[in-house]
This record gives sequence, structure tokens and C-alpha cells, in this order.
Amino acid sequence: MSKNQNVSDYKSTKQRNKIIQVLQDAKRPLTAEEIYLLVKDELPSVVISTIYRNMEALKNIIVKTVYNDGKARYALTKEKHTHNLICLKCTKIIAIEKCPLEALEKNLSEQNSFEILEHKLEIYGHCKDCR
Amino acid sequence: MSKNQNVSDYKSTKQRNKIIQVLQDAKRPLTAEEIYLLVKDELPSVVISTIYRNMEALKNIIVKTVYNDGKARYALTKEKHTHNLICLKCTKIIAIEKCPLEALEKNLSEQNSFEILEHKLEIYGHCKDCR
DNA sequence: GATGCAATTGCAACCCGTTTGCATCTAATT
DNA sequence: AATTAGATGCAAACGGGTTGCAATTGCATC
Repeated sequence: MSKNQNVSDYKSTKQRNKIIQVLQDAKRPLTAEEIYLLVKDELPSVVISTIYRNMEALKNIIVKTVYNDGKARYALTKEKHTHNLICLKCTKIIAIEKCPLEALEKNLSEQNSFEILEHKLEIYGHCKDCR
Repeated sequence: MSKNQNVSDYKSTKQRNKIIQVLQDAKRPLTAEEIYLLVKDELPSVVISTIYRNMEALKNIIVKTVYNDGKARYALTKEKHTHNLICLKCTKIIAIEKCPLEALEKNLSEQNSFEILEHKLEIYGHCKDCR
């Protein structure tokens, strides 16, 4: 049994460790397939359902966001969460470090009697190179 | 041929007209299936692919947003766009009329040399009744 | 009103991201 | 080393959305 009830008794497997490493190295949220391909470089026998099952198993430390293309992106939860500028031409993704909503959440929450737990913001447009 | 190249030569069909009416009456963005069921009340022979094809045909006047449940929601483009507070317990959706990003877009755009065309913001949490 | 024709629809099959059942394997404890 | 619950690989299934095709319909022209 684990000493820490939050960590639970999940096992440490090569697949899981590599998945976490891939997400740590990622500069932007990744799709399941992107994670799969990166993990496969090192563990060729991995299958994509292992990725999906780990996204579920690790959900406490992962944020999932479904983009308008219908594919989910996964990223490790960080102290400072980020949002993305997504280029509609080249699909480049640029992270914005400062969350523009931070300052507004309190008001929004009070005005609507709504307890805000999380939010999803993506901004679409054209990047410098594609304008 | 049409007199107006923007309006294009789309035909006015009962299905299309009813779809638009359903969206006009809607108080929140609807899924394809919700639209389908509402249209079906009046036009029982309609099929769901007709809904999807019309979402594509009408894309100039419709905003599509994929939520984290993997389903797209559709709403008519209005002068003032809205965002939603989405309750994670009862799935109630509360519209916020004032877009909290309006004021911030200009800065964001300049700081990142990014031409902002649209954005997607959804806020998740617990509504008054579910807290 | 009849004709021509492209847009639209209904239907069924398909696509693709994601999930699941099951047998096997493996990490972690004894 | 034996035990066993959790994890993995594999293949099949699921579900939202898309597409090919033949039949229908809106609409411009006669």
C-alpha cells in the first residue's frame, strides 16, 4: 500500500515514465498520437491505447483540452497555466504565459454566483509568418 | 446566378430554414443531435447528415465550438458574441454577455505579433444550485 | 406552367479519435 | 520465488462526424 493516499498505488512502468517525460519536454500541449509517436521512439511496442489509459490514470497531473479539430491535447498541470495562440494557416502554437483571465475570474465568479474551477481559452488567428 | 457573391446561391429549403429557426430560438449553443431532434419535430424525415451539411453550408453565420466532451456546439453569430459558464455537475450552461477578453485582445495581439481572428473561452465550475 | 440543372436531401457506408474486453505481462510486496 | 493487482498489447467496438450516390427540390429560364 502507498504511504500517500493521493499518489495512490499506481505502478511505475517504462511506458508511464516515458509518457511523463515526453510531456515534461513538450513546449506545447500534445495530441495522443504525438505522445504515442514520441514514446514509440524509445518503446517500439507501445500501443496508442496505453497512451489513452495513462492520460486517464494521470488525470490529476494532466490537463486535457479538446480543440476545434476534434482532437484532445494533453499537458502537465503546471503552477502557472498557459493559453495558446493557434495559427489557422500553419497550425503553429504559441504559448502565452500570462493568463489574461486571472484578474477577471473573481468578478465573473461573483457576478454569476458561479464557483470557477477551470477554464479553457484558445485564441485563433494568423501568426507573424503567415499574415 | 446570384446578385450578391457573398450570399452565394444557396437554396432555401424547409430543412435549412427550420435549422436556422431552431438556432435563433436557442438560448445556448446546441449540439448537432439537439438541432436534429428539434428539426425532426417538424420534419420527421430529416437525417443528421443534413444537419452537419448545413452547419458547413451556413458556416458564415454560425460559430462552432468543440467542448471537452468531444461534441461540437453550434450557435448563430451575433453582433455581441458570448461565452459560457458550464456547470460540471448539472451541465447547466450560463451565458456571459460581456466578453472579458475584448479589452485584452489588442495588447495580446501586439505583444505576440499575432492577428487575432477568433477565440474560444469556456469556463467550468459549479453553479449556484450545485455548490 | 413546363424544362433544365445545380444544390440539397435521405440513406447507408465509412472515417478516425477514443474506448473497452480480454489474455498476458510486470511492478511491487511478502 | 510466489503472489497479485495494476498495466500493457492487441483487436474489436464505439460514437461523433463525413461522404458517395441516387433521388428530390428550389429556382432561374423559357
